[in-house]
Amino acid sequence: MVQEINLEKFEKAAFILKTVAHPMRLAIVELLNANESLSVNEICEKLNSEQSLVSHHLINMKLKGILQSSREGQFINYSLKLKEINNLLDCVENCTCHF
Amino acid sequence: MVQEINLEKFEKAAFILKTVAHPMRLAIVELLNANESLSVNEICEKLNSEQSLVSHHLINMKLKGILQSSREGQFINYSLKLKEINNLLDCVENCTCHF
DNA sequence: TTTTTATATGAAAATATCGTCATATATTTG
DNA sequence: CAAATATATGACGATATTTTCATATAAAAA
Repeated sequence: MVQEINLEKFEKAAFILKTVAHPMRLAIVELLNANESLSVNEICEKLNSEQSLVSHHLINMKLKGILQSSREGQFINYSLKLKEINNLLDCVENCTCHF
Repeated sequence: MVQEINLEKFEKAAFILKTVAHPMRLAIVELLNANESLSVNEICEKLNSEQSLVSHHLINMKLKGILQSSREGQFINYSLKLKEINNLLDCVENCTCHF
């Protein structure tokens, strides 16, 4: 009799991981870890990337509960909402250095 | 003068995360964390999934350095190669419980 | 109020991932 | 050797993700 595993248990975790598992999105998380809050353009400049692409990623992560945003005049400032996501980065770094 | 961030730095991390960011692959990692080593069929049974699909995922993770395998007669036993990957699971769990 | 700046949005193309199926290979057993 | 069991493989369709481009919206400045 085999002890079965319920895949559903892992769907939420995979969801979070998938959201973050992208170079630009990881970079954004790291930026927002170091900076408390940044406007879209500041992020674009630091990442040296197109505004539209950055926006898509920001909105994606916001939608999924990882970031939050607030308007300040013409600017929209993004910040980390799910702070725990940082531990994740450390873990990954820990993993990757064994490659 | 903006301090730029190099996306390449994050490609390796995203690579690892992407590999693991899937319900079945997460489940496999957890199984192999609890079990030291399992044959393909054992994994299939525990996950209640098709052999072919499980094999694809196993080989994928092996290719990317997360798992390793060794033949023992007719069986092929898979085990965790990148043990640090477990911390990742804990981190994610920590993240997901804030949802 | 026109122009400029900052950001979002939506469609479409390019690309990648996932699951399935049929089949191949390797090992063991009869 | 033939059959059975365990695993891998490759192609294909379905689906999802990523990027780009053109454009919309909203606030600020001229």
